[in-house]
Amino acid sequence: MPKTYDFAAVEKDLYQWWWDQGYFKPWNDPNNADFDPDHKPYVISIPPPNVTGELHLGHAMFVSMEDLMIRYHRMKGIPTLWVPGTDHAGIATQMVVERSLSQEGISREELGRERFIEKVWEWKEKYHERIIDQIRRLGASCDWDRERFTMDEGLSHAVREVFVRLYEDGLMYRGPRMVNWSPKLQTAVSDLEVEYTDEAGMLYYFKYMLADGSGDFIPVATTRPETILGDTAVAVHPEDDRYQKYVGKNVLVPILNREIPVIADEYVDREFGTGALKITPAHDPNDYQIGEKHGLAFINILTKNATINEEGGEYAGMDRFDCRRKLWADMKEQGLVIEEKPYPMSVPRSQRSGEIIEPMISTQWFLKMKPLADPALKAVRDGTITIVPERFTKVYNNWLENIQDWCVSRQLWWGHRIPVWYCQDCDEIIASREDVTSCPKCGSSRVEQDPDVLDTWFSSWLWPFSTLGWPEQTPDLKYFYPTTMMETGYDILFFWVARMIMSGLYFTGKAPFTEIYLHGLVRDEHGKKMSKTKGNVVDPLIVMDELGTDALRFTLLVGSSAGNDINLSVKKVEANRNFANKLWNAGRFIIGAIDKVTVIEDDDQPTQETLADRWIQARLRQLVTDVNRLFESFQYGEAGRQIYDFFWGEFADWYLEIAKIQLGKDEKTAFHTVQILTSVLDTCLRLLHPFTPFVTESLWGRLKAAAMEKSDALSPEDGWEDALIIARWPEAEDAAAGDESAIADMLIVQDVIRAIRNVRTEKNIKAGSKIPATLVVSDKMDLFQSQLGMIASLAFLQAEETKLHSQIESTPQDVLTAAASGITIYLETAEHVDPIEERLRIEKELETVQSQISRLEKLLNSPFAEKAPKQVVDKERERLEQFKSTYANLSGQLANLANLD
RNA sequence: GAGCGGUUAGCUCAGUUGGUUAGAGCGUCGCGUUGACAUCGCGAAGGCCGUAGGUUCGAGUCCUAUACCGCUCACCA
Repeated sequence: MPKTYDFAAVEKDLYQWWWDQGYFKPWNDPNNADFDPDHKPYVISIPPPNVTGELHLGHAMFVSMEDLMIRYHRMKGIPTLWVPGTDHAGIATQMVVERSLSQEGISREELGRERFIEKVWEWKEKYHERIIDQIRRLGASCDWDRERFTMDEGLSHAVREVFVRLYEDGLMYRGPRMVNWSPKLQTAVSDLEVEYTDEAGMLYYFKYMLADGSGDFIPVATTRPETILGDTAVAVHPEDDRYQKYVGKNVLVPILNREIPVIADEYVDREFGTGALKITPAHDPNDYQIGEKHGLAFINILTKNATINEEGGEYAGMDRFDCRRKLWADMKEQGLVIEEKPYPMSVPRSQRSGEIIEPMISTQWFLKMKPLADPALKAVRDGTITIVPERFTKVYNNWLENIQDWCVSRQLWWGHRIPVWYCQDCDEIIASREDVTSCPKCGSSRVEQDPDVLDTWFSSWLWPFSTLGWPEQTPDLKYFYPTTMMETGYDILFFWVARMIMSGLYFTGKAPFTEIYLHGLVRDEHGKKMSKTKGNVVDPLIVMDELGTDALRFTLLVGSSAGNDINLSVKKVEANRNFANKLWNAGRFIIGAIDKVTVIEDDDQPTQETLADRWIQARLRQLVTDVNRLFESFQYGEAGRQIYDFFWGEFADWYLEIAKIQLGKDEKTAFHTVQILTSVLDTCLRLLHPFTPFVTESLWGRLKAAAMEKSDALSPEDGWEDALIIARWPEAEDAAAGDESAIADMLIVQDVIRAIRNVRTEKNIKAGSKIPATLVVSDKMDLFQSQLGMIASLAFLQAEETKLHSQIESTPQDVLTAAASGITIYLETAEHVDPIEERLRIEKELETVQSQISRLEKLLNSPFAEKAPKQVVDKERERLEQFKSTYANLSGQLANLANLD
């Protein structure tokens, strides 16, 4: 075995081996002859990554998390399925391909729709394999035979089915509405795809001149002067004394001199700005509503790329922002400008391209959401679906309660083409599952399919069931649906999770999953969002190359808790690489011990377990119980930390060191020690496998081989399974089986050993020099008699020269004194002990002991003694006794030193 | 404007049935290397757990208020 864990040498082969052995596939498969429908499966659908994307830490996070969940349930013996796949990501993918083409000087328009889509498919083929390989590198135990892509034939079929059904049910409608328009991408986007950023803007105050030539004007303010061109009214509050007299009159649109009415509406806030509001129904969502209410004209002033159209008169053809400046300058010239003030505003920007979104009226397909949202609200409210952490339930409810209709059409080429045909002769609109070649109403063959495609999320919202074959009632769908767990980032709770619930309930009548676990965002080591411009991006591929997959996984899993962001630094990953190495070396030691030990078959004498044996096994049982409890409450990070702490801090630091002593004793003790080493390591590897699958599988295989070669007596209760990935998960045993006294005794012993080491370090006594000691152990004589050898070895004492006393009358001369857990320790050094120095040390020690005594006496004299549970009070009483006896011994020693003077 | 989260050691964070001496990793300081591991070991220093109240025998943990930081949603021109 190599001296350090060589992850690069094992990861790839192990992954392939797992797959070849079929471990990633559910052992109970509805497509197989021996299928048993009575086993309830555990199912996760992967959040499909963008097919042309590159692996980032967000992917690493969810893959680690979901793989942990899957491996855990698989080890519990549950038929487990993790369905992988990728998303076509309409806008993102189209942008990437367009950018690449533009480098060759080709635009998508030049190429034409057909050719362009071919190009995108070429990209898809090329990059799909890359992202999938990267996900495999993380150890993802997905069933790759069931991999899906949102534009697969089957999933496309599902999309059409859904669209048509919604159309038939009257939920899908088409019409001109106010949408968020992206002038750069030249498509509508949904509300969720708009991000508002706080930016410094200007508030422009100007005059709306009365049309009657009176010279009166209404002062109005706007942040977007160019929209003046589309104004069709000025609104004032009906009770505003300043402007009441103008209501019903007309005013003149600056420069254009179009007459528009002054209207009264309670929507206007008299306190804000000038108290008068210009109304641009075609370019502002609020104005849109007012426009509808008052029957105002809707004047669209923008083209698709946000230049001013012919409605803008002399400004036609100008860019929206150029127009803003020019128009304002012209107004200034005409004396219509009052003032301009800096004004902080939140600017809507495209999530994808970053440019400013224009609210515009456009004919699009919309989905009525209210009827879908209500059942989705109910499903969470009645507990059919639970969200972890629970607080996101509120966020979920809030969004669904205020849901807006979903604009699902996109003016793109890459995606699912809208399955609607328009008859050019009779204007019939045909939504169809099959391609339409002639109008069913008039028989005309002049039918044209809607040129637009559907929002990407319109396919991914079907993911949990479309990937299992829906709308066909496939065996997979029947058995694996509804799925179990939806694990993803909280940032797509609305985008994806809520929509999946809505579609699942509507189309299958069942919630698509019963549990939602939301993880946080991965940030840099100081909590800053990672971005290329900041240069703080950590590339998971490089991290895996340098430190190993397990180290990265363990860092992400242990560093995170549900719903909270995680700050990741390479230092943390390094620390966990070290942990993997620690595992490896502990394993190496144990395997070596197995090889060397002499097998002692069952004889009649029952094995006498040492304190350490009992202690480590009791602690392991506690650990298993805790880990199970934590797993069941989704506290994976805490579970991982506890295993880490146990393995390193107790098993490796203490038991392994003690085992070295026990291995040197009689053959029977040695063999039993090897049995315990083997079994504790085996259990730890099982517990850790969901976190760090590679190092644990690799090590476990070697452990198993060594143990099997040596003796059946080293096997786990149910024997060695074929692989760790499918090995039995350690279930919590009866709590009554705990050996509490072994744990308590071991604590005392450890405390004493630490106290001795402490003094030795303080006095710079080299580890090599073994020294005699005297221990005053009060009622712990049996314990210390039995553990003296171990203590001497770990604290570098001369065992044969070390004396134990229950009480002591005359303290030894020329010694160093220490105390721990009520035990007083006298160390005899080779050198002369300076009594002055020693007195100071003891006085200091006495001081802390005295403060503890005071604290405990006060506590035990308080209502605590009556009101707290007996067990808790007794524990404190015992402590007080310990401190008291320590105090007595130390002050005796102090008096002794004083006598020397 | 509404909602949510955070505030614990120099840094990054654990601490989920409240139990009386608050933990880890990294960093710092000291000592240590003939076989599990220097990707290591043994020790040390370092915190009035944001602030103010409350509940309780007991609060980092529960409640109320408040400050600061962050996030989400909705947005008044």
